[in-house]
Formats: sequence, C-alpha cells, structure tokens
Amino acid sequence: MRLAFLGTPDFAVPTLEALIGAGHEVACVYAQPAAARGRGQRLKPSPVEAAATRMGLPVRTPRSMRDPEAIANFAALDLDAAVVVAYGQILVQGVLDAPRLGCFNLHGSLLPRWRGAAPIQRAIMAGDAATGAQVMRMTAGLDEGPVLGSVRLRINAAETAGTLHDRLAPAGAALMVEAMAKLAAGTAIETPQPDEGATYAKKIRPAETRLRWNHDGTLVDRRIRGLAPFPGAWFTAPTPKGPVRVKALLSRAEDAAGEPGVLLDEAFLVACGSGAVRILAAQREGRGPQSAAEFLRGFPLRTGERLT
RNA sequence: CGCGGGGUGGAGCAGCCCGGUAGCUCGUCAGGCUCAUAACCUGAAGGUCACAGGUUCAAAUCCUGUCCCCGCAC
Repeated sequence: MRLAFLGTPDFAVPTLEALIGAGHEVACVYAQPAAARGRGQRLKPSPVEAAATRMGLPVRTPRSMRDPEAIANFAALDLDAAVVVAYGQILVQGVLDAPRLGCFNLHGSLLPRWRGAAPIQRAIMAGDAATGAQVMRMTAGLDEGPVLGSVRLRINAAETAGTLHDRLAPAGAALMVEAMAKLAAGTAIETPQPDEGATYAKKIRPAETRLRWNHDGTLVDRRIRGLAPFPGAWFTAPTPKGPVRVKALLSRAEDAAGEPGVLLDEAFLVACGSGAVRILAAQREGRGPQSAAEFLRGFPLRTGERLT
C-alpha cells in the first residue's frame, strides 16, 4: 500500500522499519521538528526523522499539522492509508479523512484503558497485571476509534517503563504490519471500544517524580518502576556536603517496617509508610546508571540513615 | 558559546577549597578457617592520579590550554 508514516520517538521506529520490511511504499515520513536535545542542547533530529533519513525516505517536519498548507500537502500524497505512532500532535479531521482508507494508530495499552499520553508508565504505576498494544482507526476523539488488532503482554514484577516500552514497540510493529495486510485485503475487522473501563493516561507531571517515603511500599515500588528510566523517580540522600539527588531505577517491594525513609539494612532497603522498598538500581546526579551494589560501593548508606 | 557533574590500580568512589607518605568499598591472586544464606581471617599483586604546558623546594591538589565521558527541557 501507499502509506504515510507519522511518528517521532524511539517507540515509533520499529513500526516504520516493519512497514518498509513488509514491502509497503512509504511515500513520506512525518516527524516533529528537530529540537534542542542531548548534551550541548544542539538541534538534533528525532529518532523517527533519523531513521527515515537513514532509509532514504522523504521526511517532513511541519511545526503544525493543522496548518492548511500542511494538510493540503498531506492530501496531495494520494495515500491508501496513514500510520501514526506517537507522533505528538493531534490530527484534525481534514488530515484523518485524506487517505483513502483512513489513518491508523498504534497505541501502547489495551483500550479503552489508558487513552492518552503516557499509557506505558501509567499501567505500571497503577499496578496493572497486563497491558498491551493495539491498532485502531483514528477518529476525532482521543484514542477512541475502533480496534483492528491487539496484543497482550504480562507486566512482570521487575518491569520498568523502559523494559515494557522495549517489548511493546516491536510487538506493536508486528501488529501494525498485520493490520495493514488485512486492510489491504479487505478482511480487517474493526471492533468498537467498550465504553466500560475507559481511563486516561495523563502526562507525567514533574511533581509526581518526587518519591514520598510515607506512601505504601507497593506504591513507591510501582512509581519507581513506572517512571524508570525516564523521567525517573527521585529522592535525596545525605552527604557531608549536603543532600544529593538520586534517581531510583529499579526496585522491589518487601515486607519490613520502620520509619519512612530510613535505611533498614546495608543493601538499600528503605522503610515506607507501610512495608518497604529495596532499591536495586540507582543513578546519582551527573552520573550514569548503576546497580545497587555498584552504587553503594561508592556511596555507602548505613542502616539507620534517612533518605528524603 | 544553554546548565551542571566527572576522568585517581580491574569496578565503584574519597582525597582537591587549606600543595608535602596513594586512602575506602569491592574484585583478583595466595594461604588459613569451615558452612557465617552478598561468609570470615591473614597476606599479596596491581596506579606516569586523562593529556600538555605553567607556578613551586615540592602538584592528584593551584593556574592555563586540549581531549574524552556522564546527566538535565521524553
């Protein structure tokens, strides 16, 4: 089929590659404009733009897809369908209606649960036992379109947003290829989303990334894993020179009790409001990620010390 | 010229402000002990303190320049 691909971050790249691999003609790739990022905050193309360039595909990075000129250019591509994966812009009806068969979105949850911006993080933070990826037909409502295909993944106890992201992206890519094949063959089945169970995955607010040790240990653990590795749940640890910010990257809830924030052993077991959390990986400001053992070698935390 | 942190035996760090004996935790090796659920004891090897200049009787430490790395506006 003749397609356009709209996506921006890493999550979208496997789907673009899979569509090319499946022999589809990608007439044009759309991505958010290059932004200042990384060290030096130099202008750097998004992962999707970089991948498209590497594959020799034409790329457009309009500041706004609502712009009449951008819509006209999109319509002029004369597409069979458009595939959208984490593009980062709401598409207006004029865009959705342009391709002959419509626009199709890959979403990282089992809809109607976790519609919106941060489904992967929210699923872990909520303690969901499973989540998944789905392909849906895009409609005016946010993530409300009928579903063409679905894959379910268990969320295990050591799952982080990062590991889940990395499992979901390729699974979703395969799902999208399958959906496009059925669409081309005219055998796609579109199942409306149930009204029951709809929730919204709101963007992560900076205030949510600060750990609260007086919360339940289970919740602290979920928050750590749901926000790892980005943007990261953090706390501060005492040093002779003052508190240092530490990002928790992996944890496990354990049965133990103590005053919230206090170290219960020499292996990073921290008491919470109820229960406790063992930090398994962490990262100091200005440094790279480390396992708890590595971290503690250079940053000993003794039993009884208090984290904030 | 966005901001900040850093380069010290194999790993992770301290020491730098206030120049003067290379330190800590771990790993490795040798020996001892024998079951301590991240074992314990003794001993050993292993470092031009990123690089280049400068200041000084003396530089990991102060000054200048260079290279490299990491984090942050997902």
